[in-house]
Amino acid sequence: MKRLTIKDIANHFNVSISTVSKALNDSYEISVSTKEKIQRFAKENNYKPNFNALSLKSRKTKTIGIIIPNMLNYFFAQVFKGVEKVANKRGYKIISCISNESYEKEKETLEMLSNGSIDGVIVSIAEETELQNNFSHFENCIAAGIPIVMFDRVAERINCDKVITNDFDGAVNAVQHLVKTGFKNIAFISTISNLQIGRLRHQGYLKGLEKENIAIREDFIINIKEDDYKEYENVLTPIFAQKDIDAVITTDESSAIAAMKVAIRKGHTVPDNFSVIAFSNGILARHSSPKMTTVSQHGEQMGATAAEKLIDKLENNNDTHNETFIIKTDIVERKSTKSYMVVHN
Amino acid sequence: MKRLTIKDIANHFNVSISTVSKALNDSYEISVSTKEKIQRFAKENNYKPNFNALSLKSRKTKTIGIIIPNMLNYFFAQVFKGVEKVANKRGYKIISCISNESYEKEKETLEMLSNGSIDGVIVSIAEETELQNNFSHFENCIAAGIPIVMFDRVAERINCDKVITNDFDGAVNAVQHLVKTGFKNIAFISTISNLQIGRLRHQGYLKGLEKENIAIREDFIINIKEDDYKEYENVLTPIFAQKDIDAVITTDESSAIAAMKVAIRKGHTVPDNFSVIAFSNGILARHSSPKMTTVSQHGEQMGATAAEKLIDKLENNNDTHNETFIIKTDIVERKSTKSYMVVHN
DNA sequence: ATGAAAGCGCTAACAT
DNA sequence: ATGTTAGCGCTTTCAT
Repeated sequence: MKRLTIKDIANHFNVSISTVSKALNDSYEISVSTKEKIQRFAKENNYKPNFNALSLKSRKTKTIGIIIPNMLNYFFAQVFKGVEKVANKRGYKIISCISNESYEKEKETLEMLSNGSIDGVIVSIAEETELQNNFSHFENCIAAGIPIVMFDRVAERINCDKVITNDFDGAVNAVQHLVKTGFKNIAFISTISNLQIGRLRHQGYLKGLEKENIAIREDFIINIKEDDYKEYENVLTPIFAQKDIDAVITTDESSAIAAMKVAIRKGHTVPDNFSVIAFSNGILARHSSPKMTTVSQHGEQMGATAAEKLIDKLENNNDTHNETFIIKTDIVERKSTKSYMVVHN
Repeated sequence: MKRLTIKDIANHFNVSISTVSKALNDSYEISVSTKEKIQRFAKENNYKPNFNALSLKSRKTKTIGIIIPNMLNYFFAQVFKGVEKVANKRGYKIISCISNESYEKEKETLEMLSNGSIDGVIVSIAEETELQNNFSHFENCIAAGIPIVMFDRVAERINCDKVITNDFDGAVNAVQHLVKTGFKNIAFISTISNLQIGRLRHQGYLKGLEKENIAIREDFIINIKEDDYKEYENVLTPIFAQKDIDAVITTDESSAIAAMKVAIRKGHTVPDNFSVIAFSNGILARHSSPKMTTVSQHGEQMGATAAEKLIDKLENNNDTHNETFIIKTDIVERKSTKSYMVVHN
């Protein structure tokens, strides 16, 4: 039951532990014959150097932390996948934590991890933290020598690497796509108006309208609380009944589905006289009827980039330079919008 | 930048490191006054005992591993959430790995983790592993003193704690629900016929028919390869065209959605003359039109149970008894089936 | 080519 | 009440 150690191996061959250590590390100091027999024995007996002893000595754990606001969100799951892939490739383990959008949990997690458990951390800021605008726990972490890479939901004023989406441009493009396919009464439905990324998408929406010379209608900007997602349809129904909306851009999938249902129930045909584009690249988009056109965020690539950048920094101590990487969104055309092709015909 | 250690504190107060250690652990051996000043100093300077030193000494890491076949699967994400919640509550960290359904990856992960990184591991077996029927890596792990808890996809012959769903009964109930609401030509669509849980659901389906005195029709049993999920509709269309199927039970959400679409396209009205029940509790079920009735698996509860059981075992070394916990499924009635109520009226 | 010894940060048995 | 020491498993410098 007790795990094999170099001490055991040393005893077995009547050599010193340092000989064993060197032999296992293939040192030139050790004769080929002893290296061979020791390595073979180690292999046969499934020797594995103790992780904690190694980490204690080297002050490196080869593990990174990741703090995610909500694991049931497909986007975050994708990011996680990207991080895992890169971390695995480069020999790192991942300790993962869910903040549940809570400031306290996020803070406690960071403190728990900054005791030598991890070398660095990847984080997307909890909603509560963003609202409270209190980022000192991140500053402490960085000051303690644990590098941070933030993704998607980042804190402007924290000096660290960041991986973000071009939310603003994504919204501009979405508006222009809709206008080019014949829609002008475009509503903007946001479930994240309290988050920075929500504000950016909102601004992009406004900019898109401006570019297309469409007057802004304040009553076309619809903010919904995120947690009454079961209520989206109920919220939207009266609004759609009263207004001559013929297209929507939403900040998430659920509200896009709700909007589509309500529009269809009202008698619209999607995409012929009602179009919808949703931010996100989740599964819902691929399963709705009709399938949904999205502003896709490339979550996996964001995760991979964050991990690459973090590990680069961990393995290159003199790298003190911080960058912000912008992962471009793409409009993935499905069936909830008309395509340019059709229009050009 | 360098982290504060008890040695530093000892130097600062001109006492020995053991005094500091005892003071920080509130030992009765140390005078109240020195305890106070040392504890205050530690707190003010944000002292944190080094994780690796602690683990090396105690041979406990207070971290558990979790190996999941696919993080983009909502069910597994739910399980993860349950594990995280319990682990966090009981002071454990989680190292999470994705096997991507690969035997090699699963095996390597297990080996990587069994070097003292973790105290125990929670795992749902990769598809490839189940097909190869090769579980020696789990046996090695257990033999090395690292307890395993398996969930959902478990290996019968491995002697460890298990947390499973009553797949068989779930399918029986689904059949009976359909029959009671007036459907007799019930097809069974499986995307996981190669997995044990798939076989159990299949058998439950057969048993349900038997109980209801409905003849089995082999051509109503439809097995689809999981990875051509984009093709589900294409696969199903000709089948539905030829046969007088009026209800389906599916092993997953995606194929249920496809079945519903194909049925509707064929002219059926769901649920009036065509019903569907899907295994799973994902987001798709809540967003489809009509919303889908499911055999819900309670992923979060499964994760929580697995974590509780594993940690119980870790903290109670003489607990050598292994159990299998069955988490019951529930039929969650939504709009793709008629309800008993309607029938009884 | 091999070994002795120190040290990573901590705990705990054993002095004093 | 405080200190000394050994040891957790390993690497590495410095003998030999």
